[in-house]
Amino acid sequence: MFSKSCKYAMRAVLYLALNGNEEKKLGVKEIADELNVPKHFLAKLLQQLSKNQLISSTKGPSGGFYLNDQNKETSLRKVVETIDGPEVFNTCILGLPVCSSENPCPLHFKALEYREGLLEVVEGKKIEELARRIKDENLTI
Amino acid sequence: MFSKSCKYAMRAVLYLALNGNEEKKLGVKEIADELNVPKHFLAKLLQQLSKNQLISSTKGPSGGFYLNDQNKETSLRKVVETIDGPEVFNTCILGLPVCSSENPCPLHFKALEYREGLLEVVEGKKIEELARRIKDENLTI
DNA sequence: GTAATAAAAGACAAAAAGGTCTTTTATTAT
DNA sequence: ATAATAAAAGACCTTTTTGTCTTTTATTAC
Ligand code: FES
Ligand code: FES
Repeated sequence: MFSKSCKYAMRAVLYLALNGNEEKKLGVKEIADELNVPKHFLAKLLQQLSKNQLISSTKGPSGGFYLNDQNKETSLRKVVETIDGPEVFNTCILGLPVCSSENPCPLHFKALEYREGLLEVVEGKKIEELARRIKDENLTI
Repeated sequence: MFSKSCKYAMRAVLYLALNGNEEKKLGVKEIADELNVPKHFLAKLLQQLSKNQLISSTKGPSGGFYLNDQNKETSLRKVVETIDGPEVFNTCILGLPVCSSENPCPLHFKALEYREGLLEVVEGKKIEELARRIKDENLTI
């Protein structure tokens, strides 16, 4: 479904929400180690998210990545859209050049429904709320 | 969602259902040209499907690919599973090494629902039925 | 202002996916 | 039998994705 990059990015954002805050910024090393993800590769993803203001960062000693209040309000959907591009949610499931109800493929209408489901998966909750649930229900990231 | 290979394969199977039959076998060239898909690349996909008995083929003059009665009964799900592997339907959406309700990721339960939706998209109808709908409703493949 | 720190940036390398071309094998029509 | 045909098989190339390593830039603590 989503690219590996995208999955790494989503998990990293959740890790930030769970383990860091404006006072306790986290370095790439920690995040990468904890999530078992290639460090330098993750670094680039975080830079990309940072550039797109989905996460925040500061350089230098005691610097690192963190989520500011605005960042916590975003959904994983935005993460997906920044890393994999917004088209992941509206390309034809059969690979036709355009997906439209005017010129639909045989799976189009069913696919629309399923897409709703997928959107809800990544858009249903804010990062903040997800983090709370992860804590409360002891989930894995 | 699905790989390019997989999309090519699904469309090719539908094309076979629509335009060919045991008496009128179709060559790779025709299919590739009509679907705008790289010919030799498609050839390999068709071979793979053939080997897995999702489609049928014969060599030599007036040979080609076609669907026998059994083939028409299958669903696109089998095509997907042959080309992309069965795991596309049960890997963790966050990329965790295992997806299970015992050790779920934060998106797991929502993801299960969406997966149902996806399965229905590719499993809801037999090839045969899909072909009929494509004809009746003048859909694009 | 200097040294240490950590992100940003960029150059490369490896692996996987996607794509092309050629040779071999089976089939069939003559 | 022979020639023509079309799938099967396999060698090879290209692009994209994933991953590594090094250098630069900004920040902060001293
Ligand atoms: S046209 Fe294929 S999913 Fe919309
Ligand atoms: S554990 Fe992540 S989707 Fe099941």
